Amino acid sequence: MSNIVIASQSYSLDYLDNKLATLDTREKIIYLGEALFQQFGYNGFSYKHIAQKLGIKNAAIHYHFPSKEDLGIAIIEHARGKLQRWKTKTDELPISATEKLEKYIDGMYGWQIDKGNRVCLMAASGTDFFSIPPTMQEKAQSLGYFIRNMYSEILKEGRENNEFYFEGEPKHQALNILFALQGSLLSARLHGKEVYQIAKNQVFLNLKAKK
Amino acid sequence: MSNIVIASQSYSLDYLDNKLATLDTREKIIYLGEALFQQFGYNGFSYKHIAQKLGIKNAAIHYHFPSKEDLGIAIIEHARGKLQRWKTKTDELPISATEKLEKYIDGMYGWQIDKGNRVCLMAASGTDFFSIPPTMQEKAQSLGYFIRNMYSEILKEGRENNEFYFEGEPKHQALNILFALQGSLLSARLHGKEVYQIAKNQVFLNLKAKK
DNA sequence: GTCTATATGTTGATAGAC
DNA sequence: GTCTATCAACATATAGAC
Repeated sequence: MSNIVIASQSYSLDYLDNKLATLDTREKIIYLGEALFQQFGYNGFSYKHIAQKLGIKNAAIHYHFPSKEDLGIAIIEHARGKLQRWKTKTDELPISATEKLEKYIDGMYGWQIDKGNRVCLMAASGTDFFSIPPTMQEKAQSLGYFIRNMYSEILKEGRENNEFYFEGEPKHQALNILFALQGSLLSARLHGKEVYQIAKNQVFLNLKAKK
Repeated sequence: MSNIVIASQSYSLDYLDNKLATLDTREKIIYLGEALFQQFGYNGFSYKHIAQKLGIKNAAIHYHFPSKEDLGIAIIEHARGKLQRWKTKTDELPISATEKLEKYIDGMYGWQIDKGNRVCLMAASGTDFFSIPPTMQEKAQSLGYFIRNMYSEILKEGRENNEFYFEGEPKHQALNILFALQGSLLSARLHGKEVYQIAKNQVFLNLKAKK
């Protein structure tokens, strides 16, 4: 499947091909749409890009998703479902809070770095918040609250365990950590992938007891 | 000057009017362009929006900035110049590292929150990185390095003074802090302005000695 | 479910008059 | 320096044939 061109620059999305091959058209559109949303923003990709990559026509996409808003909602809902299922599975593992936090971070942020410098959907939605329809805004807010709770819980658990040391409320430290990771994905585009590792490392350093 | 409409929603940019009134056309375009870039992203605003707000025609903007790329570069260069002058002035003040860090943060991030939930230019450039021309990418990278150094220095100074306590290198902690603040501006759109205050507060808590 | 064809609006951009 | 007029390219979207 061919490269796509955005802002006069050509991008290979070959890393998606293996997964795409296993999906039906509707799922393909969501999966690819999610990648494009995270890489180029909601205003940065079009039905034409999806059509080219999938080797179908514009109209076929409109059959599955009459408007771009429908697709946008489907993308966020799909991401949320995936995250929820993944969280449930991860929470069943018999591991420490520290290990679980690292799993959360690697699974939600580290992966994005490896694949084409994506930004997480919550950050992408924040960036484009004023350019997306209100229905999408609500879905994004709700996804955001889910993620915030996820990190609040693990920080609370870890502090009660004496694994983590930090001042302030767990839900506030959770925001601090989430924001740092989101910001690192943005900056990884300007300054390279290392900044993600630095940010992640610093998150854990800041959770350690100080001498 | 009238509202502008983006994604079927109407936004008042009245808060810019006082400042705009003091500028000539070329400066007006840059100043308004900067605001639009930070609020709607590079793909999210057009010459039409600028023309409407300023009460001039599309072609007048092209006279000053033949291509959107020219405007984009001017916006980032202007922001950089403003930041550099502001930093020089701020650094002359006889204040502690803690106070200076707070001045940096309020001046660079707090202000954006009050005005229309803007995102800082570095974050906006990160988000749109793959949709902006290479010339703009370079300007954005350079601005990013300037900001990173700015925060590295103050953290280094503060730790040597025994005002700040943190693990790891100052330049790494600087990234962590910058990312947290940038991320908070994104999330402030989804979840309200309070998250900025929370993030800022948590930054200072994490710099305190732990009992 | 996918196609061709087409409608309608917007975008960045230019030519030439004033 | 700003205007009118106009452009080609692209966007989202629909009608109707296969």
